[in-house]
Amino acid sequence: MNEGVEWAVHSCLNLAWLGADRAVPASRLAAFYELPAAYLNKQLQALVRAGVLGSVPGPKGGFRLARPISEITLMDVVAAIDGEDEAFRCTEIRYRGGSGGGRVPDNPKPCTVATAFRKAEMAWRRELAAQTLADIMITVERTNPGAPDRVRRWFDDNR
Amino acid sequence: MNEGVEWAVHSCLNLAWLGADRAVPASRLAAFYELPAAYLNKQLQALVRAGVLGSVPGPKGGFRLARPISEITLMDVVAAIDGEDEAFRCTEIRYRGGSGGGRVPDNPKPCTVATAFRKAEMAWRRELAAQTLADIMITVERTNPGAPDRVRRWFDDNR
DNA sequence: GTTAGCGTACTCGGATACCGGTTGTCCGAGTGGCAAAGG
DNA sequence: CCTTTGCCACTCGGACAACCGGTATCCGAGTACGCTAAC
Repeated sequence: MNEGVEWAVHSCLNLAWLGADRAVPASRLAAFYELPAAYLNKQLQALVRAGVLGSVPGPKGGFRLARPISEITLMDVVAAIDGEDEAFRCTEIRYRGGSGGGRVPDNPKPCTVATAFRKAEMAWRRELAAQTLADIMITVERTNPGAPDRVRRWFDDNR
Repeated sequence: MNEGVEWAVHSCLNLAWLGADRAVPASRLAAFYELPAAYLNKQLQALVRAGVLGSVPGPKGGFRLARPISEITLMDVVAAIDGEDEAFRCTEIRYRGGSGGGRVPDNPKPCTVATAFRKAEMAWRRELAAQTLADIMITVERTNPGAPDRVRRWFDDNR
């Protein structure tokens, strides 16, 4: 999986703690974790294209959440950055070579192997779609109560 | 996911239909699907290292199933070829930069983000581990009854 | 006719190149804010 | 003092390079079979 997914999730959480109306430039979000700013910017652009974030150009600009944090799932973030296509892609080798004689039958049945992998991947997607960033926020605030304030203070000091 | 996983699963099914005691060289398995023989050989080697297949050197040699097909899961094949490590790897960026001051606390709590992704990945692995190659074989034999005989005939003719 | 020895052909196994994609960087278009000048 | 105007600094956005892992290939070690030749 793309490494940018991790950065994106953490950055979205920070944006949530800083308030949904406040635009934060990519350079600040990157500095908070010592990440390459230009590359994080690239990932955030993908989130904008997916409708997860909104962007404001110019001075005092930056990125902000495009919708409530409770309506953003991990699946949304993964799909935006890592792409929509599934991990196992069936190339239909069963119709190549000696097996099918290189000819696809008239009413092709779905590939059983692909179906088996699809079932597993659907379970993965379902779990990702079931967890919102709000869920993660709540868990963090319970296990590490000081974190949100520390984030706010850092971004206020380095405004 | 590695493309060799697809090749490996189909090849294991063919080995099962040809009989567990018959060793088939990689070149024959590859020719059946018009795959690059040397590269498929590499994947089969990984299955041997994982204990899924056994190999016989020399003439009349080749690969064979190392254990009953009902005891080989999709998870085994994926782990052998694609590796054991999980897709989302947490790099602990929460301890870098402004957040934790670059210092890891004494009793570090598990990263909530990583836990969330791990939960989804565990669901994926569970589904893969729940499906054996025997299950897939049975489904294929029901939806495409002629396939096993066609496989046996082709491999017998091109022995 | 039998048997020991040798050569050959075939297999796996690992070491070695090649290439597409993720990772990383850079510069241009656009915009808001500030300062200075004029009324 | 207030308004207008021009400049500047800062932002996103997409185009451009670099590195790495998957993809693909090749050659060497080892073994079983078959042929030959000697007994």
